[in-house]
Amino acid sequence: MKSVPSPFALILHENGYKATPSRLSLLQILEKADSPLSINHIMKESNGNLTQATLYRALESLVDIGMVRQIDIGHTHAHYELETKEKHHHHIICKKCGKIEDVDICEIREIETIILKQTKAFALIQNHSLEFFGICKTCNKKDL
Amino acid sequence: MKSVPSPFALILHENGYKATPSRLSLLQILEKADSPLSINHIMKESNGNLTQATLYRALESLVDIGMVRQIDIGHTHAHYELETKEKHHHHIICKKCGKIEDVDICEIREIETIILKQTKAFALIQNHSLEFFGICKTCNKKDL
DNA sequence: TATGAAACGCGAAATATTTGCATTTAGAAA
DNA sequence: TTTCTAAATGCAAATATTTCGCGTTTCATA
Repeated sequence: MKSVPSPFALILHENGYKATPSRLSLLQILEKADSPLSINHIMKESNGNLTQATLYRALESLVDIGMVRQIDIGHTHAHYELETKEKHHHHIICKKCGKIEDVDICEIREIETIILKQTKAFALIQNHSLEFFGICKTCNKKDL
Repeated sequence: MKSVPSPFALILHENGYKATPSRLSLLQILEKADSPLSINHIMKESNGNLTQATLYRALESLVDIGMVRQIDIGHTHAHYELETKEKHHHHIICKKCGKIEDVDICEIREIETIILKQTKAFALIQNHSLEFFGICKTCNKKDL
């Protein structure tokens, strides 16, 4: 019984990686998520399909080929999100409750051009991180 | 022998924190640095003036009052930099060799205004992170 | 110069990430 | 299809990073 390779599998192959159950399962989990996930969260979500070491290694390869984006939202551990070229976005994180909202604006590509014109040391820019930290309205009210 | 309180000490006092040797020493180390420093780097630099736990706690308070900025340059540990209001800047990091250069452009404040107009959930933005990842010219040449 | 809250030092605990190695497996080649 | 091998996995242990408890010290105020 042969099945059509998923879009994910195709991209993996194009980049010289095998489309293993671990990677596909990880990608599905990230696909369903509506915010960046932590290692712990992914582990729980995976229902035993993923080992810790495997997960870290899978993430490493996926980040490497740009399918997944590693995000620092101010904790001591990383979060991960599917990188969908179509809707590149960033985040705003509430410092009190951790609430995360997507930020769809991104004028950064233009800034990258300027940076490359100005820098003497850098040849190219591959990606960037941009997160905003503030207070959400709910927490702001509680504070008064 | 009484000495004039340093500018650092003043700011600490204004924010309700004591100007302890640990904090001042940490601030001096960051002041001298020309790029964000890791915990290890600061520890070495401190010549035994700082304990690990103290360093983490000192950083926490300084980040809290905005004197120090915590930066994620893609490692599994944080880096820290003095936050000088005058020359707010970001970084570009080489993915191969780790070289770091300052990026002085920052149009982000304008974007923050737009975000706050658009968001329903957030009340205010306190700060943001923005780092660029790419390849420096030296590494780019080696690759060919 | 006495006092109390804040900060420190120490060491150990808690978290987070990486690694070595024996075993399994995806996918190319036969 | 079956065979083959580099790549990927699982396990368990090693590292690395960050936090915490608690007794002691110190800053800054009065």
